[in-house]
Amino acid sequence: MQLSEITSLTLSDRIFEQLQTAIVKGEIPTGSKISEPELAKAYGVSRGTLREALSRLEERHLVVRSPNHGARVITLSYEELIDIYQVREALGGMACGLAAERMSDAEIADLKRLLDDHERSIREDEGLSYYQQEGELDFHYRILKGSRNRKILGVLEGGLYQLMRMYRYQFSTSSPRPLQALKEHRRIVEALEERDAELADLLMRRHIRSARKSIEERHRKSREQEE
Amino acid sequence: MQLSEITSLTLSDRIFEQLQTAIVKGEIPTGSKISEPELAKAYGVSRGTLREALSRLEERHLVVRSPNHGARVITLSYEELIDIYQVREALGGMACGLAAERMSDAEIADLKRLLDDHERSIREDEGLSYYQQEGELDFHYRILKGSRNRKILGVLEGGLYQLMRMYRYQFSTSSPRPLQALKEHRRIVEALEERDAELADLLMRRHIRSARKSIEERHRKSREQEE
DNA sequence: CCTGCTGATTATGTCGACACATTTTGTGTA
DNA sequence: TACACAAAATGTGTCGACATAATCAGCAGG
Repeated sequence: MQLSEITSLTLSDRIFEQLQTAIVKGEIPTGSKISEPELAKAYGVSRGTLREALSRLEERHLVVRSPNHGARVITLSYEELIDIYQVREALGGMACGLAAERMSDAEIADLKRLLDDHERSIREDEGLSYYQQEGELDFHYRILKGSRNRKILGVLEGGLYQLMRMYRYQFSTSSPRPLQALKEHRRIVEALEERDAELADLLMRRHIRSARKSIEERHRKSREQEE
Repeated sequence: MQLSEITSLTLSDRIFEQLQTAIVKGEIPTGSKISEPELAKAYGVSRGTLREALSRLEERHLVVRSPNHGARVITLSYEELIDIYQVREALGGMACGLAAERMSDAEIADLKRLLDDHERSIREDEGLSYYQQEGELDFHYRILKGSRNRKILGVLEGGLYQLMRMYRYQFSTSSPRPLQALKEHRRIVEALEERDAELADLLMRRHIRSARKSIEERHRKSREQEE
């Protein structure tokens, strides 16, 4: 009958979420070995419950498990981050093109207001606040929802976005170009308003690509400094 | 020291795989409720082991679980299939563009030979064989690997491809245009040989898009017949 | 005949325990 | 001192059992 939208989460669900945020925030360090008895005691649950959560974490590629050797938190690599940005470029572009055809006028207007908030936040905090970073994700998230394609959102939410957050926490690899990004966001919204799917696709791809390029640039420089 | 590449799978892993293929092949029908004690007895494992597998299946969106109500196999919908093809279009195109820059000459030559096999298979079996369908997947799979982007492959393997296989088994919605598809494959390989990333991207997107269009066409017709 | 309550049955969520594999510790020998 | 081997300790894989929530059957009342 599905009356209650109050989804009473199961204990294993909560452990899964707690572990996920703990890993993403780096509270459980990358590459560290996970001891099941230890973690189970720390979270006050049985090993069975914990193992169920670990299985899901493994499926999300946040932990790696090898039989009889136990589980480890994944280790991040620069190459993987670039890979993720390429996936975002492809899917974000596709979603944005669809959104241009499918978003309601009200949703687009909301998006515009969101950008106004961002602009204010950037001016006040000089664009360094954590809020601004999550705001960037919020912008993309709304467009993904606007695409009306559940799979795109599902793919990005099912692992990829958590990984990006993880990189941000660990390497503070946030976009160092908030004003430029804002300008690009505004152009994207313009394309949405004009219902220009092709342009929206192109602008979104370019937007994500330049974010990636800026990361590549930074990485190149830090490599040079090392030598 | 990780000597053995002989990954001795854990029992839960095998149950997971068995269940996955059983669901994909329709041996466990879509939408059916899953009784944990029943399934556990059928596969000869304990409920804990089975639940671990179910958790992973849930993470792959092959089963849906609601707390205290149990698990159900997902139900397929036409809209979802279209969504999946859009994801494939975006990611397949991106992968193909990358593959044009990154595949080795040997890999491309192999790909060409694969197409020769396909052509022979089509002529012999009149393009209706099951092998041919899996061959189509093989073609795409190789290009995904050729992109050297693990994430793209991971996203498609982690749920989407199983879903597509599922649709094929259930609705036998295979491409009814094998010769046309082969021609498109050949053009894609040509673009790879010429290391033309832009063209390879474009051709792959168009290839997947026309596969989607042909499904949409068929769906439209069958809807008309119903009325 | 249908609706609503109550008890019985089944299923799910969670836990503790055992068997086996792995890692670590400790000891003796070259 | 370094190495090899054995034994203890720890950890993982798997199972069975209990408590609670959901489902079903049967019965009373409208």
